[in-house]
Amino acid sequence: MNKPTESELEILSILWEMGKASVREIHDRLSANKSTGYTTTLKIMQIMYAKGLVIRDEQNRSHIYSTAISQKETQKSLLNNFMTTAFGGSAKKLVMHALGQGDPSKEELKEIRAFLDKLENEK
Amino acid sequence: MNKPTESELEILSILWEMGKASVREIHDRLSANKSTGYTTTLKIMQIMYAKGLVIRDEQNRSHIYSTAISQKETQKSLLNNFMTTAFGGSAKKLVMHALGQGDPSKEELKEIRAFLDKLENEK
DNA sequence: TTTGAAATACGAATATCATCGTATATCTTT
DNA sequence: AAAGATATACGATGATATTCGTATTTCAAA
Repeated sequence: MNKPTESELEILSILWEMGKASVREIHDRLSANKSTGYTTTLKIMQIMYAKGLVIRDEQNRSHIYSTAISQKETQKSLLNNFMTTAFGGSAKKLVMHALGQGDPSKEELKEIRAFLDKLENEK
Repeated sequence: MNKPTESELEILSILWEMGKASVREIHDRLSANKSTGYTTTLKIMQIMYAKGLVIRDEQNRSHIYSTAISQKETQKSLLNNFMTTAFGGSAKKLVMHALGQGDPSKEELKEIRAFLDKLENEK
């Protein structure tokens, strides 16, 4: 899979959440957190379009973008790469670090435990 | 913290494992997996030295390198960044993806469960 | 219809990384 | 001592990412 850059991933995340959006909408969301010019956002989205990371509806003057790749598949691919390069491929190490840091709620811990049970049964 | 690049991380990983090593040794390890020139490895390590990611002993002609940053702290920082950009900061999501993909052994699942217990008790 | 706002397209500057060739120094072997 | 092997230093190149300015088009309001 084509690995998105960090800037691209920021935009993809917003698109996954919103479903579809114009450059203006994306830019407004982005610039809430970081200072960046409108044409910068536009340019990145044009590049993403050229790469096939997003599709767009050109019916109206303001183009409407949506993602061309699934969030799940992308996260899977990114995670695989990350787990390999940063944690030598050890899921256990990564998971324990993440749990120790990410401060999950009791609810979430319960869900994770349920997931563990399921995994263990399959072994 | 200064975020290492992927190439730098590869070298850091080897150094964390070996403790200390010459450029030649690192290069031999690296080139087992991927095709790269000796001076490329050298150059990256020189840049890492300039950045303060590694230290080196220049006593002998062949310099001996070791890491200047802890594996734990680095992984923590990388993970934080990754969790934020790729999983919107959700430890739960990341953990469940990782468990689903990383194919942990029964032993490892047990350890994770023990860690979960500990976390839950602290809540 | 004219003017101004808002959108896209596109080129260019800048930064970062990775890669490698070459120059130079140092050690070893003959 | 000479020749060859092995190190480091360093500049240059190419690839990729990011950023932004400007030109052009399109729509809407005066």
